[in-house]
This record gives sequence, structure tokens and C-alpha cells, in this order.
Amino acid sequence: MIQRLTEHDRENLQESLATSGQKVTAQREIVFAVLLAKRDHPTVEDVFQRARESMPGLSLATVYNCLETFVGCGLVRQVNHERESTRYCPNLAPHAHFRDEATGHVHDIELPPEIIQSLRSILPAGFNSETIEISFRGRSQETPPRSTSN
Amino acid sequence: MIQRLTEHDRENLQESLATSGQKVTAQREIVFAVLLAKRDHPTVEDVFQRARESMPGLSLATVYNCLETFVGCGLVRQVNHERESTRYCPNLAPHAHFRDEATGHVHDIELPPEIIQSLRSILPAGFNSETIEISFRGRSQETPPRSTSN
DNA sequence: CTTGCAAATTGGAATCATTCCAACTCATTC
DNA sequence: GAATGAGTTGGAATGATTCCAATTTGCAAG
Repeated sequence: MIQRLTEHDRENLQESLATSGQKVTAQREIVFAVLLAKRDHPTVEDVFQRARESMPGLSLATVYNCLETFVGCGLVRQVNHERESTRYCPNLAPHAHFRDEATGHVHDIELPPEIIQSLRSILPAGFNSETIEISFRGRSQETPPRSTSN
Repeated sequence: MIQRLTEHDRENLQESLATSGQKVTAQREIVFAVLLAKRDHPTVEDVFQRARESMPGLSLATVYNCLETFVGCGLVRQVNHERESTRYCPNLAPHAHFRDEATGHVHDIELPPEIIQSLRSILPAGFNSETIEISFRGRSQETPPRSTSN
């Protein structure tokens, strides 16, 4: 399952990396492509396995490095649930996460701006938040509404 | 710094444990007392250190066990931020957490019921959430408004 | 072209929180 | 006062992540 980036995605990658003074490498391309190909919030190990199909020599350390780099330049978000392995998600739109306890799957939940606003408003004076993370835990009745969700 | 539970707290402990068929032990009393004494969201290690002042023989494994037990019977909540050590909090009222990036301190933020409602309402049909976790990350200007907050 | 350099990659070792486990303690019941 | 079972203990095991020293790579300058 070889992954190739679209023009657009490759440019996005290139630019984001450039702004923090970093370059596109074969490894980064593949790791990024893996994230875009199946937006199921893979763990590092998942990404590693998938990326290896296209680049057998790729090392786990590099996957860690790439993902850290991407997070650093805002290309992807980290998703943590309890103390489980960190998962990665290339959806940059503001959204919450729903973790299905039955399957372990993580779904993105769109976050209306007014909710974000009202959340910000409950912070007492003097508290400045850069990030808000919202995660639901429970069961979803049906199979994921959109399997390749964002 | 020996900790002793108030009548009320001890009863609370006793009852909560009883409902899941468990007993009050010296270790559990102390661990619980430590949590109530300073509600600063201590890590297991923190609790371990503090509890040892009252009970030098206490083992780390037991602290893990006690805290797990408490979480299981709803006496305390776990608080996770990123992949840092799990912290524990005896505040049962619905609340969010604010993690000060400068100090590492965690503050409770009261959660108005209507916010919880509106959050629940953004879940698509078929998603049933038992738990919602909200965490802010940022900086708080001043020293904690209420240092022994809950 | 070569040379040199800095950034990136690599594999393996190290770390750290947490879990597991088998032995031991203790209170209670028969 | 022996048996039972929950709770405790210390140490070993686990698993995700980080660290590190040794290459490799991509380029830029000569």
C-alpha cells in the first residue's frame, strides 16, 4: 500500500516544515501520507507498521521524530486518552474526540465556535488558555458514521 | 504531618468502599486523608511521599492499589494531562482542569451545568457519552486564587 | 566533482510510570 | 487456633517514550 502525497498535501507539508526551518525528507513524506491516508487516529506503532510497507528500512525512532516535528509545526494534533499510547490526527479544525470504550476507536466531534467561546468564558480572570481539549468517553451504537472521518 | 479523617470523611470512605464490597484499612485511610488534606492534584509519587510521613512502611504498590480502589468506587477522579503521571483529585463536583504550563499546577474550574448540556448536545446521534473531560492548558497570571482549592 | 557541514535518521540502551506477581500479613469465621 | 480471603508488600516485568552516539544524507562552497 504505497502512499503518495497529492501536490496540495506535499506543498502543505513543505511549507509548514519550512516555516520552522525544516525540510521535507522521504521519511517525513511517508509518515505524513500515512496520517492522511487513514484518519483513524493511529498510534505511533500503527504509523510505524503502515509506513514500513512503503519504506521497510524506516525506524521507529524516526516515526517518533517525524510526528514530534509535525506536532511542533502544527501539522497534526496529538490525542491522548487516559494513559494509553498517544494517537495522531491530521484534522486541524477545532474538534473534540469521542473514544468508544467498546472498540477503542476514536471519532472526531465537530466543535461549534460558540461552544469554544462559552468554554473560554468559564475561566476565572487571570487564566489564559492556549488550548482546550475535550474528550468524551462512552459507546457509539453504530459503526462509525464516516469511517474515514476527519 | 499526621493526617486524621473527620468523622464525616471516614464515614464517606467506609460507605463508598462498602458498596463495592471493600473494607477500610489503615493504608486506605491514610491515602484518602492525604488526598483530602491538600487538594493539589498529587501524583501517585506525591501521595506516596506524603503518606509515608504518617506510615513509613507503606509501599508504593499499595498507594497504586488504594487509588485504583478509590477511583473504582467513585471516591476520587483521575486527571491526565498529555502523558504525564496521573494525578488524583477528590473533588467530585463536575469540573474541568486548567494546567498551568509555567508551574505545572492543576486548577479546578467549575463547570456550569448548561455547558455540560451544550457539550452533550454536539454529539451526533448514536454516541452515548458517560464521561466528558475538559482540560485547558495555558498560563495563569497570579498565584492560585484558592491555594487549597478543590 | 570533492569536501565539509548540519540536519536527519538509525538501533539500541535508558527511563519512567505503571502493572504484575508471588509471598506474606491480618482480621474474621468456624 | 486453623482456615479463609482480602489487603499489602517488594521486586520483577512491561510498555511507551526518550535519549544517545554513530551513521547517512542533502547541499553548499570551494
